Amino acid sequence: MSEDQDTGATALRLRLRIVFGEDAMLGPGKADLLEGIRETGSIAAAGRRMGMSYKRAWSLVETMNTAFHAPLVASSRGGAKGGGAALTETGDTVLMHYRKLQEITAEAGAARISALQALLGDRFHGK
Amino acid sequence: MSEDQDTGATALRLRLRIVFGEDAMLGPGKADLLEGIRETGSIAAAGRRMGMSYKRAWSLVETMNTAFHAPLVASSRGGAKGGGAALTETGDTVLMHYRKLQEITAEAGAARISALQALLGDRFHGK
DNA sequence: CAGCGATATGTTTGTAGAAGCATATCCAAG
DNA sequence: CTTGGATATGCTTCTACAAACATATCGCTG
Repeated sequence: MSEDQDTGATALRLRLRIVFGEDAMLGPGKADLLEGIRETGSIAAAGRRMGMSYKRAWSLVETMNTAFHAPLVASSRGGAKGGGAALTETGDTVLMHYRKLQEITAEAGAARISALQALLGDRFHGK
Repeated sequence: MSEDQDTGATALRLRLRIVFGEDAMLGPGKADLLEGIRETGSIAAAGRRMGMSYKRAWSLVETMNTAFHAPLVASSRGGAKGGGAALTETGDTVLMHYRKLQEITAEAGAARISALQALLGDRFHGK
């Protein structure tokens, strides 16, 4: 109910993950989390929205913050509304690049993707 | 020896996974396995080479074989050398498309990737 | 200055999936 | 008709990782 992205043409999604180092990487999960933080202004709220615990959301944020040369998320405790979080300029830039990368690769690989789709079993066409 | 993609400029790898359906997908692992089977002529040997149990290798193959409308790997038991496995034409095609997709996306996204790399922490540059 | 709401972390509990072990099956060759 | 090497598959044991639970801290506000 909450995920009908079927554009009518492509049932295959291309999920890309940028790997830098042994266990450091940026994938769809972290990207969505960043976006959630930007929209909700809170790590907790963004996490809830994605159905993950605050702890997990926070640990992802921490990983990202230390992986880049500057934090992607700036957070504050206390205050009027208890606290909050927002994307830094770096965070905004990183997210933007990731989204653009998605667009670009999806477009550049469209031909190959539909070629692969033609080889898929029937249950992946009508689905 | 068989995979020096380091062009001297990009330390970031782009790992792409094609998702079709709830839990069906094709990523780097399965692609490498296919390639291993093609080169060794054996599921077991290909698995060993990647440091995975035969069981795991076989289950990945089974998943792929059922996901597409035709098997990607043809296997035979018994015989002179005990048995063996080889890529079908479909398997060959799928692998080829995946590899090409890697090339294409890497090329198309090169600019974004290096932009992201510039934002990474120091320990990911010298690595 | 007490209370609220969110960040920040440690500790424990649960569980899905991998790893490991064990076997059965197949067929050409010798 | 036994042996050998590889496929095929069930069952049990581990374990890494997520989830859940529990606090501590912070600082504006009323």
